This record gives sequence, structure tokens and C-alpha cells, in this order.
Amino acid sequence: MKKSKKLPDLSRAEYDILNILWQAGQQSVREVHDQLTDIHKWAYSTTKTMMDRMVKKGLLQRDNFHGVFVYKALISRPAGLVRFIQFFADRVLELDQGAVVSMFARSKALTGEEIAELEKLLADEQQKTSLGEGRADD
Amino acid sequence: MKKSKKLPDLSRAEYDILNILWQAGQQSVREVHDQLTDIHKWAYSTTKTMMDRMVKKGLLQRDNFHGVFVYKALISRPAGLVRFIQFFADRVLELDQGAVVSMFARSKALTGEEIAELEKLLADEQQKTSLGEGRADD
DNA sequence: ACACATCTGTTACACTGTAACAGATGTGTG
DNA sequence: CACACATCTGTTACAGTGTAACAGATGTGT
Repeated sequence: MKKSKKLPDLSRAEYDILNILWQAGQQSVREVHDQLTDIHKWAYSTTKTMMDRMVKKGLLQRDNFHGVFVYKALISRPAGLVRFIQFFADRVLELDQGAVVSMFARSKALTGEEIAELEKLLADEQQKTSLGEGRADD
Repeated sequence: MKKSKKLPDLSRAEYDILNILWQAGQQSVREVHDQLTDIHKWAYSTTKTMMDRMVKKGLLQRDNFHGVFVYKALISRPAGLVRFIQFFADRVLELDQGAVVSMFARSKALTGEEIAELEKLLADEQQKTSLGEGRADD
């Protein structure tokens, strides 16, 4: 029986940072921070701490670009989305995979290509989790 | 300019506990715990700690029912949902209020009555947040 | 009345959200 | 060039959350 640990959920803060990097591709702490001021009232050092911890966790990669450190996301947007929404889709909406996909399809949050990747990721996810489960309460 | 603090988001763990209480109405730690074993591998003491903290935060109420402590949710399901999903709806799906409602309407997660309440809550939410904002980036 | 099962309260420890601080490095100006 | 100020970077901190052990109080069967 394969165990196949489900990837840990992303926290909301992590999601917000990734979200900027997904759009911008690669940014310094300062650049990310400036874009975050819209939604978080974080101090610069907060953004920095977050991003450094995310590097440690393998969510971001830090590269020294001629003396400046720039960070980039190590997971794709659909992959991040899956990790962020799996809880939500499962437990809140009780949506099946198809419904989740169509929800995203209806929202304008993802491109068609991203939706395709999302769909594939969810299929894998689902396959894993449906192996050892035995849900009996509904 | 009214500030009107947005209610803090619910954590996923809090949501799971509330979810049980919403269905069951009123339960002891033991009862909640037993229902949680499905989704969390928590120790009994974990469930207890969580629930006690939620009492402190005003999310649950604890009553001594003839010597047994039973807990009940102090916020309704739609109200909890709003607090849980506001981040998600805003930032992930970039859905407007109507889309969120229809998403729930389409999922079978809420009853019609609950959906009505949700709709009202979201309307309030939106009214509050649209006062001081000035979103300029879209 | 005693032993075992629970319940309850207390304490702990790692991780997350949030941030200050101090040292290193860049940059303009006299 | 040397100094002052702005940044960047690393380190440390502290409250809150996730997760849990432990010890004392209380219930229950024999």
C-alpha cells in the first residue's frame, strides 16, 4: 500500500508571495515587498523572513544575480494552486475534480494551459488519495 | 473613514472543528475528536487544545452539561465559510461576490437558506472593504 | 475501596506570522 | 578619498498555531 504523502498545504502568506513571483518571474525581496504592500501591511523584514523560509522549504530558489539576490518560484502556478486549494475543494465545497476544474475555468484566474496542468495535477492527487482511504460516512 | 476590521480568517484546523460542530450542533471533545480521526491523525489532547483555544477566541462556547463539557459553534456555517473563504475568493479565484455565491450554489455544500445568509454576509463584507480601498491595479 | 479509563488543566516544542536590530555593502557628495 | 546615509543581508525575537505529553481529578466496575 503506497503512502505517498500529500504535499503540505501552502499557507496564505506563502501563496501571496508565490503569486507575485508567478506573475513577475523573478524578483528581489524589495520588489516582492513593494507589490505586497497592497494586500499586507508587512515590514520589509517580514517579507524577507518569509521568502528566506520559503527557500529553505524548497518553495523558492534564491540566486545571486551579480550581487543582488533574486528569488523565483520553484513550483508552477497550477501546482501551487493545487496545494493551496486541495483543502478547500475537499472539505469546503466537497467538489470533485471536475467541479474544481470548471470552477477555475469559469473564473478568469487561470489560462487554458494552466487549467490543463491543474487538471492533470488534480487527477494525480486524486489517484493517490483514493488508494488507502475507505471513506464510509456519506 | 470607517476601518471596520475584517474578521480574521479561520485556520484550516479551526474550520474542520467548526464543521463538525455545525453538523452535530453540540459535542464533547471526545465526540468531535472521534469524528476528526477521519481527516486528522490528531491525538485527543490536540483536539482538546484546539477547542479550548477556540473558546478563548470566541469561536466556540463551552457549557457544562451536568458535569460534561460540551462545545458549540458560536458562528454560523455561512459566517464561518465567509471567514474561511474570503482569502480564497479574493485572491485565488478573483471572483466577485456573485460568482462566489453561485459557486456555492452549484456545489452541494450549502442549503438554500445558508446560501442566502452567505450572500448577505458577503454583501456586508464587500461594502466594508470597498470603502477605504482604492484598488488601482486591474 | 481499589484499579483502570476518562476528562481536564498545564506545559512544551516546532513552525508561522510578524518584526526589530546589527553588521555589510553600495552610493552620492564635499 | 572619506564619510554619511540608504539598502541589503543575516540573526534574533516573540506571539500565535499545530501538535502533543503529562499529571491530577473524577467516574466506574468489581
